[in-house]
Amino acid sequence: MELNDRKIKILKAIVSSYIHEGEAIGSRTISKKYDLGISSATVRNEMSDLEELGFLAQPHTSAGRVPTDKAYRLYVDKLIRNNSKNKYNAQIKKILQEEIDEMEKFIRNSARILSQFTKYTSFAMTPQLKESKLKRIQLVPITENKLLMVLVTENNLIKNVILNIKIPVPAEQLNQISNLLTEKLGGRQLKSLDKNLYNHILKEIYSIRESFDEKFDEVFILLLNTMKQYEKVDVYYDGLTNILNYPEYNDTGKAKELLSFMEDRKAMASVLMDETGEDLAVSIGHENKFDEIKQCSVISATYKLNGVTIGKIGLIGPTRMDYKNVISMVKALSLNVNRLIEENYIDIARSDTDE
Amino acid sequence: MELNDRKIKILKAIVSSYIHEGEAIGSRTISKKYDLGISSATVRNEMSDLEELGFLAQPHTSAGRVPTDKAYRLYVDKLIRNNSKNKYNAQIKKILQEEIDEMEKFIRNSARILSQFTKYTSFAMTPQLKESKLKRIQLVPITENKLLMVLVTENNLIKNVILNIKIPVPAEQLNQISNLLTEKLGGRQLKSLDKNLYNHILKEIYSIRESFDEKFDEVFILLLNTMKQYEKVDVYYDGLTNILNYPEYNDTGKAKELLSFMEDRKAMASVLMDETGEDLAVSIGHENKFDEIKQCSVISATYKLNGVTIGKIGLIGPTRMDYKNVISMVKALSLNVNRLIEENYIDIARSDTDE
DNA sequence: GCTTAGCACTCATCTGAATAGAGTGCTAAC
DNA sequence: GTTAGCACTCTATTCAGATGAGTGCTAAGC
Repeated sequence: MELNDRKIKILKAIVSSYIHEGEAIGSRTISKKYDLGISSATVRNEMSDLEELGFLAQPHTSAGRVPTDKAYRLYVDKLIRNNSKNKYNAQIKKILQEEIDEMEKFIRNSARILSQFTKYTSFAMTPQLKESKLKRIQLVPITENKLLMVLVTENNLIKNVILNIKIPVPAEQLNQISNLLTEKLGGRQLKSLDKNLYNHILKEIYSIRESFDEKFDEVFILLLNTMKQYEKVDVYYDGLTNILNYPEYNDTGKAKELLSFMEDRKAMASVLMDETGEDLAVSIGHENKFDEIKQCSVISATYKLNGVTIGKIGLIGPTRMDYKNVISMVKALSLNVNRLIEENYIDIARSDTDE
Repeated sequence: MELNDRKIKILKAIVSSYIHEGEAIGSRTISKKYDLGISSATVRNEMSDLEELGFLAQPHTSAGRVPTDKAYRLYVDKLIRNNSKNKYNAQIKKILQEEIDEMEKFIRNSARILSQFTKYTSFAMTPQLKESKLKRIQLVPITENKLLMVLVTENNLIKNVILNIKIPVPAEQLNQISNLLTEKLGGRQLKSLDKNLYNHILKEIYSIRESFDEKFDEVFILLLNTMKQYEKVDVYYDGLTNILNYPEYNDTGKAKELLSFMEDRKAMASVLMDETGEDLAVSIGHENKFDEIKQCSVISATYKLNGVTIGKIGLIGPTRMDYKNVISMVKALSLNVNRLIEENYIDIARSDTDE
């Protein structure tokens, strides 16, 4: 059996109707409301075929039909090709610019926009250091035995790491060490700090030993080890309660299942990390990895710096989702986010560091 | 009418039963299950009195009785006086010590413990700078026009603030400014930075102008202004979905109302800030400020440093809450949290700063 | 005077049957 | 290939009646 033009038209009508009404749809409604010029009986025959092909399902015999994940997939694939202009573009841009100084806040602000405009739950995976180049390392004394290491990357990500040290280091020396580490590691990616580079840097430090006390060796090793291992993936949400507005989650049990899943940020991070490298990814229902979200769709877009993906941002909601609106929204947002990152976070000159 | 001993016994039985069963309770049940040696008819008469006194309410004529907020208040006031030992004390201490390095993480970890042990939703108000004394100010270059100001307080709180500056400042000068600010502001509370101190410091900076370029005046003013204004209150939650386990929130509408309220961290912060200075506060139902939580109880404990309250941690749940268990848990936790703060965050010597 | 047995009364909840209505599948005619 | 017609299926709604938990009141008992 072939998926001819008429079948596609009918399927599209069913998907569109179900997305907006939330109720199984019958042949008569299709024939009356959508101007296809065929009777309900004909629609009935076609629907029967579409069910056989796996695009439709019946909750029970007298309940009309409901699209399957396969139908949504077809619908979405046709949508993604469209490059419709989003009417909220100017508004998005304006709100984004209100919080541009620090990238993590900027990304969280983007997530807030997404949930507010779409009425679904939005998420953002925080910017990842691994791919970014270091620009500045600054050590700040906290107590005799505690150090704060502030890492600033070329894309202006800032990370704080607390370190416990056995031997106190005077503040003056900490500045020297900060400068030295900045000099040696500046312009390098954190992930490039492999065994070779690690040994190389240690050797260099030892070779200019005159300026450092020998007892600081421990500190250097600790700093380098920490940097090598340090990488924390985190996921933020906004509009968590939005899902409670959809009839799919009128049942508290279902709502709890999804909300609990999201509260476990590690699981969600793993979902996002698993995805292919596509700039816009749509994962529908059973296509998702975890059972808890096999009745959800996840729309996610990447954000990049210098062509390298450093995080993701997107939406999660029931498979019966307003894909058209949502995809256009995510596209518009990610376009703006990426543009603003390029404009604000590329390090034009490194003249302000003191190597 | 007087609240005699027998009335109190009956009331306690009703509250306790309702807390654990979640259903309105009748005179016969009280007379049978609780060994009071009186018939259901007598209980009935007493219950009628208790209703008149405002301690009990009837959902409808044939439904038994339910405690009012006033009854919970009486029940809780008697409980708070008890100083029962908590059986999880050792376990709490162990888990707390796993994340002791940085105070904000430490506090979030405490909140996690609370929600996991009690099965209610826990919250934590992050440590407040205002009352804390500054120990160290470190400026870190980010771009030509952006500075990172890292504030470290004597209780080892760390805050990052991004500043936009018009004139680039070389890294070497930033270190000098950092040291100068640390010297001038170290040991002072952020809130003490009033107009007098502000002018005094500016004057001192001008008087040693020889070491700074005149063009940095703008930077000093910006730094001082930012510090003066900078204070961000934030509230974290853990176990948000726990409330969905209680029949009170089987209705999605109610669940959404509460969850949405909590998602608005500012409102929750204002609830916690309003409280009296008690170390353990219990706010029951209508005693709460906002309508959205007038069917909830909020149990909160302070955590302090050097006798000064720097934040709060606690639980929120339906007024039908297991107060006995919960209060003992919050007490045990806050005891441990405060002890660990004293042990780990008091700055024994300030020898590591370089004034 | 307090306590208690007894009883009528109230009211939410549960049960089952009847009904309505939405939608399908099949057949026969066009 | 399309469509009108109709029997059939299944869910959702409604309503009456039964159930039972619990109260309030009264009168008798200690």
